Amino acid sequence: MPELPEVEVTRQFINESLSKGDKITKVELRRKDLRYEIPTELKPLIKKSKFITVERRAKYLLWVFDNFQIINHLGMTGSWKALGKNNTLKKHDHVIFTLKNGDKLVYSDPRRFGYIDISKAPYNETLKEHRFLKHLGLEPFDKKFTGQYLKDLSKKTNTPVKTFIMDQKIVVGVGNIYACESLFTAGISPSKKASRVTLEKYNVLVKEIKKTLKKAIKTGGSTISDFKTGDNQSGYFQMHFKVYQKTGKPCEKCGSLIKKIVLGGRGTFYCSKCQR
DNA sequence: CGTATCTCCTGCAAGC
DNA sequence: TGCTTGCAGGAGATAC
Repeated sequence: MPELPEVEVTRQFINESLSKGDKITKVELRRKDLRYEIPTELKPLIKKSKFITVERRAKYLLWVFDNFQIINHLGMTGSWKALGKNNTLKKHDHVIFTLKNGDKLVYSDPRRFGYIDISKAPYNETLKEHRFLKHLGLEPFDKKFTGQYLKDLSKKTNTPVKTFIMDQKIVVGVGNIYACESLFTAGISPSKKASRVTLEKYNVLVKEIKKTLKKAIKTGGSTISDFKTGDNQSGYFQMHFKVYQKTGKPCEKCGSLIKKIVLGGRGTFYCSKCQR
């Protein structure tokens, strides 16, 4: 389940595989849709464009070419991997980019919750105007993402703090895993009303979100189900999970058992003693 | 308007 | 052993 760290690791991998000015010599679509239809213009646009770089906004990969961009969300199970010349394609390999040296970059997505869209607007305009990007909140590493920012926005809402920090209109990139983990290290109960969390606690939470995400990026992301970094290395942040999917296991701080509840339809893991 | 629920999809694990 | 069932969840769409 790609959250910000997994998307960031993927971004770095793609940028290591492609250089500025490169052409993608061949595009193969093995199906015409993922979550949405893949624009038919994708192929001709790639053919006549040069790759510049891949950026990340929230959980989106933005493939920047000299005259358009690809907006690419990995959904739940999407991933990009390198395919050597002799490897065969697998069942859920849907999109294949062939590079000039013959290597292939393959988009694989068993559940097809991911999507690929294109934008021909200038890059900055795409960020501001594209229907998937325009409503996005602050990047967690933005200097403006502070405890005060969360405190101010939380005054208007009735939702639990966990649902609040997973709301992409507030802060982006924090999905279920990193919300659970950050709330644990910040010592905040996931079900506490966002409006009742103090400024002091929000200051701690912001620090913990940044720390958790940074650590996860460093360790290659979390390998749950089949997320792998592009060169087929498993991330190993899952080794560092303190509460996520630890139901019934002892809390590493206090020894009481980790509980699971459902918030906003999502499995939520926490220590009822350490998180208040 | 905010908030909750439904929905897409497949693989896997649990339970009978 | 082999079936059914339920769960995993990002986030847009829909309903209230």
